[in-house]
Amino acid sequence: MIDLNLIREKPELVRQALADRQMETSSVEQVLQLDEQRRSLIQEVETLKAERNVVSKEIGQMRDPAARQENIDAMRLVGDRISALDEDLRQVQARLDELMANIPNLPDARTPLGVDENENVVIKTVGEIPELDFQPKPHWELGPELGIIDFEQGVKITGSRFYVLSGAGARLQRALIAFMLDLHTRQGYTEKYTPFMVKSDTLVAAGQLPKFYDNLYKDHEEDLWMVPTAEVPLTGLHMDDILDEDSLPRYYTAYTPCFRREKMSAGRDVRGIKRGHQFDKVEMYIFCKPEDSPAAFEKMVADAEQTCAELGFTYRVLQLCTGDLGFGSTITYDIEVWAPGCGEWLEVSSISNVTDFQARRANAKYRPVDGGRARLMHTLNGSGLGMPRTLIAVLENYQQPDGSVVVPEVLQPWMGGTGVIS
RNA sequence: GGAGGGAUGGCCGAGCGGUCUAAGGCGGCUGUCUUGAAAACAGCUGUGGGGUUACACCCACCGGGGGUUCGAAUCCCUCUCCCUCCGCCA
Repeated sequence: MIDLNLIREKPELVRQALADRQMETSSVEQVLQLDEQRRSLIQEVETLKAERNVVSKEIGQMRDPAARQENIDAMRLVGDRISALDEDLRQVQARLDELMANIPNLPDARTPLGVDENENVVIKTVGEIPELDFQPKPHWELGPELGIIDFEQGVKITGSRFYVLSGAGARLQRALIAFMLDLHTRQGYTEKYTPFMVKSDTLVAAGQLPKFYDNLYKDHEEDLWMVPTAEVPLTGLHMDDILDEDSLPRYYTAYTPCFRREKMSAGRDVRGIKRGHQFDKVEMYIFCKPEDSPAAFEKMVADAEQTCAELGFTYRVLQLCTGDLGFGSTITYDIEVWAPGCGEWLEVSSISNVTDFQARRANAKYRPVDGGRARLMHTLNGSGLGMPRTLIAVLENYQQPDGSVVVPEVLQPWMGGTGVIS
């Protein structure tokens, strides 16, 4: 959520941001109108409440029964009026909240203008697209041939787009998770193990509800939702907190599965493990002071890049344009790794500075050392990295002409001597 | 799942229809005193909203939500969480 005062004071700025994101701008006018209505209602109802408070206090001390009754009758009418106004106010507030919940964050000045993902900008490419002297196989061939990915069993027990990892395949994914958590720990992040289910308040705080209701899995009887990303529980860690300034920044990393109920288009990404309703991810997350978030963003990008580099991947860094930018983000870099088997760049990470957008919703603040008012923190999130695609990249990049896979050096400590999958 | 007990300001803890404008204590901040510190004494102390150039001032908040009442921390309903015991269980 953005600051309502910003819309009040600089509506043209917000209108421009919406236009840059290829969105309707009419909500700005509606917000302004509702806000005015809201404030006029507040003034009216609070004047009445002040009156009732004063008179009620007097009633308590009155001795004359007639005068007392007269005041009670008068206040009963005032009370009825207050109830009616409170109800009006509730409705106006609800409409305002809904509008505000659907206004995205303002893009950073460095985010390039663009209509859609075709106008994202490649910042840099690291490594070369390898020239192989044999025909590389896609992972959906490699995996079953090596007996480490079983698509039939996934479909059998759960359904379309689910798979089972087996033996060295399962172990390889576990190795990747452990490697990433250990690397991020060295980079200064504190590892967190969080619940994989959260209550709706947490999803609201993280900005997933109400907007992404359709993409979430939910318990039918209780207020428990499967996390769509570790970003959700990590944001929730400090909702309604006021942290000490000198305890910032806080760097967190967490492994969680991610559950997403998105509608998959039938013909797209159907092969392999690239896209599914369940996937694993190691996430990085930072809470920091507003003035520190640009530097924190650079750090997080560098940390994700290092993860790719240590795995020996050829990767490129893209900057998302305004038309492709996520709802809460001001600036986002995606990292894509080259997968020679399927012959495409795979998005394995997305790093965003959401400034105070999530913090405002989550009510996540810090107390300055000078003891002044609590201020909203800034938050940043980034994948480090997304699992199935990283697994794809390992299999496809490290495959040998004979169909075996040589596991990268950095992962071997977790592979139990299995340096080669064959 | 069953029975009982709880939830009050940064923390402890009183209050159980009307000066609650939430006692008292601890902690914190400021000041007086002091060469300095401690002690003592005095004052201050949260969040959100409205309002103001800025103040003043006003409203709301005693776990969440709803209700009764002229008036609710206090009474009623409901939910959540914590504690004790029983049952079940990896």
